Amino acid sequence: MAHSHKGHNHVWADDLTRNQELVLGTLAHSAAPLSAYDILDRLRDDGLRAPLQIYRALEKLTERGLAHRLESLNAFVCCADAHCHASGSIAFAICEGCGKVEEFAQPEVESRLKGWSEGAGFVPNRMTIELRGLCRGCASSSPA
Amino acid sequence: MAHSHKGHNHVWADDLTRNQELVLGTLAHSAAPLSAYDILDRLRDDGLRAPLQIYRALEKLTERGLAHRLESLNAFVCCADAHCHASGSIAFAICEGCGKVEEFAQPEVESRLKGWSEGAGFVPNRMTIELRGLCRGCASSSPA
DNA sequence: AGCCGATATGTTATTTAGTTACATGACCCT
DNA sequence: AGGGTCATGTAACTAAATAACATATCGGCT
Repeated sequence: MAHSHKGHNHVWADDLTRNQELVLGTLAHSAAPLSAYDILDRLRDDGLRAPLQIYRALEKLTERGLAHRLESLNAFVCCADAHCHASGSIAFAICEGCGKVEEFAQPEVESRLKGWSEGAGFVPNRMTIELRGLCRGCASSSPA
Repeated sequence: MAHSHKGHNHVWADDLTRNQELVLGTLAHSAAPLSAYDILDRLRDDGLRAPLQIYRALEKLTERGLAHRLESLNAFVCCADAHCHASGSIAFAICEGCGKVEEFAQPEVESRLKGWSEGAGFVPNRMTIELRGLCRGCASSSPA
């Protein structure tokens, strides 16, 4: 019965396993990032019981760029931009008020960092760029 | 007997508490980043017993820019550059081979990200920039 | 000196995050 | 049928971070 998701209608890659699809679906329906345990809690009714099941799915999903890990939050988001697999690195703006995350590409930033790397003899294979702060809405409502 | 470090000879700020000084000293003597628990292990002989003691010291140290947290590693480093408190944000290049971390400023990158923020109405208060990869030495020895 | 508020400490227990180890099942290929 | 590979399931565990509560210490004030 495995791989029984043949009949589904999602836009994502079509060769996800059941667990991967469940995890990605959960992320997709959430406005804010979710920790692995958050995800697990929401998938108990679907038969998932152990953290490892979530982590394994997340590993595959992030490898493929369908989900991203927010390092400063120990949490995950669904990739917002279908094209982000093509573009290189991505930056995130994380609102500490409402929890929402915006994903944006900054090619200039990326090339600057690559430039520094070349000069330093550093061979990068992953870059993390995360801004913490307040989104427009939260900044205007809590002036501080 | 508290604050008995008056007679010490460190260059750091001179108003650190005993625990803060112990933690910062531990970080300063380590070539690679240390997790809070790593630090704790190295300070048992000095009487520290609980994680919270370490986390509390780290909080103050990072607030003051004397130490930095590496989000993608859940670990901490001593600030390498005495001037980094003056400059704004800092970027890190983390070698996945030997574990060493290089700290570097990239004003251009910072201003680009600030530029994006303005356009998006996002008010940043912290930025995390971390590269993972191989340093010059490790890249040349493990060609892969 | 004595009091007081703010800050630093110490200790225990608990929550949250992530991994190791091992057994099972499905799929594909020959 | 046999064997390789990959996804799954489960339990036990290590690692990271915080909550709650009690005690001390410092700085200033009168």
